Amino acid sequence: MATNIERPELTVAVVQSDEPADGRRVRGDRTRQAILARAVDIASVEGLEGLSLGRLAKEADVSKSGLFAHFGSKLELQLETVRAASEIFEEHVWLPVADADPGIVQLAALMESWLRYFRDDTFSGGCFFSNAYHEFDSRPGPVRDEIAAQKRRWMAAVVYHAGVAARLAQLKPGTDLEQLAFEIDAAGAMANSLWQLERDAEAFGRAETAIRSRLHGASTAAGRRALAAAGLT
Amino acid sequence: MATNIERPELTVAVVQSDEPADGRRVRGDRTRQAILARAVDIASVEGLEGLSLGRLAKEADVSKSGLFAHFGSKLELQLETVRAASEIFEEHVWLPVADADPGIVQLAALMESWLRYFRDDTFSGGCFFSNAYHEFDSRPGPVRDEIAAQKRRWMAAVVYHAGVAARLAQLKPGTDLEQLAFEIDAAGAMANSLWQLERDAEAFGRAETAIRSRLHGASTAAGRRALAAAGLT
DNA sequence: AATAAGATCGAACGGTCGTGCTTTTTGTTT
DNA sequence: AAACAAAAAGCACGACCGTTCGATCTTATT
Repeated sequence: MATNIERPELTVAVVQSDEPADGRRVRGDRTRQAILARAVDIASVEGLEGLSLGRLAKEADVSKSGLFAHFGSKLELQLETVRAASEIFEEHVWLPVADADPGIVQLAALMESWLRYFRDDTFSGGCFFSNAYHEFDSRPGPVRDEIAAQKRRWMAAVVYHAGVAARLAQLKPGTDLEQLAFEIDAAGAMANSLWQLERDAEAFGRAETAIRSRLHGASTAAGRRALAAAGLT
Repeated sequence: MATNIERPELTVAVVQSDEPADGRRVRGDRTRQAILARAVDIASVEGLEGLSLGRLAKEADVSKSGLFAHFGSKLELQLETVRAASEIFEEHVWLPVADADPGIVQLAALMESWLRYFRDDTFSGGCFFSNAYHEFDSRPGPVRDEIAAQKRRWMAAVVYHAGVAARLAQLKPGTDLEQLAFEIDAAGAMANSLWQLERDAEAFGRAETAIRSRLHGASTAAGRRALAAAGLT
């Protein structure tokens, strides 16, 4: 796999201003948003397959058929739910660090933001995507494709920030960016698992330790200075 | 969390010789085993909640009611399925390294065995437990408890082997065993995720690199010598 | 050969599933 | 106020869900 050096794009800003133009078509969109908000939350607990139209309709205070009319099929509802979850993810993980100092500082800030998003229980059933990855990892189809694409986007973004850091000489020459991304991503994901399964808050400390340790190990003096200046240990 | 230094016990050897004594009660047990074998496989794809009695009955070539009689409730079927999966896990991951040189060598061998178990697609839907952790991490109840217990047993075992290595002076004094276990476990779990979602075989290489790197970083000269002597890089 | 116990089955229960079709309500535009 | 399209509701469908029950078949013990 070649190192991805494209700048990752946020979709949230675009999607948020989706079609509210000239005041038309607002009623339907509002209920649709409300439905999807509940859908994401339910699916984070019950899974995308366990998300049922009947229950969703009840919790969103609409009739089952009215709800159904919005999406046309359960598959489409699932896809829309994944997209809605992506927006929430970007809003909570990406946006807070969008203005951080590019390079290793932004990378470290992103990981911290990610851990905070876990700890804050942004979705009531834990990270929507951690669950979805495992639910659909052996269920071919559009939903799986969408989820896999989301994971690729995430990994690519981590690698991108590492790449910026490398270009800024904040990382030792020859650093394997994909390997670095793999390891810090693994630590974060494991923290989420332990937090969700055991409510083990220590897991976040372990993840932070692991991530810092990887970043410091791969950093140049300039990189370490940048981290220190930003207050990131 | 205090460092667990208890020796982990394998249940597989015990359970395998479960009740075949004196030739009684064999017919029911055989079909029961066959049912559970299918159940584990289906659940690894569809999840424990997605595992339905109707489908399982069809695939196991028994009537739905006949199947049901074996377990009395879906909950009980799920619990038995988790236990059956535990046996398979122990058989494929633990047993192959049961005779390895205690300490860091056995620890490294265990991780390799674990990665091999992933790569071999032991269950058709990927690692049963990776899926189950995330499916039940926000569904309180006996199934979740059983699954969480299984995860604790695994982590405790990894820590145990690290503890043996520490006592043998194969690890640097002051090494945080839990932290070490956290990091190498995270790498393995991430490899499984990427393998399952993207069929990315490189992920295993990344996990091996990460694990070796952690073990070497924490090893004493004696530890590194033991690893080298065992051919584990 | 008779009996008892356990294993398996067939049919059915009340519910819920996802999905259509038809009707009513709602909001906007004339 | 009337007309109109969009949005939501009502209702029904076939399929499958987990579960129950009584009958049948298999096996081991008398």
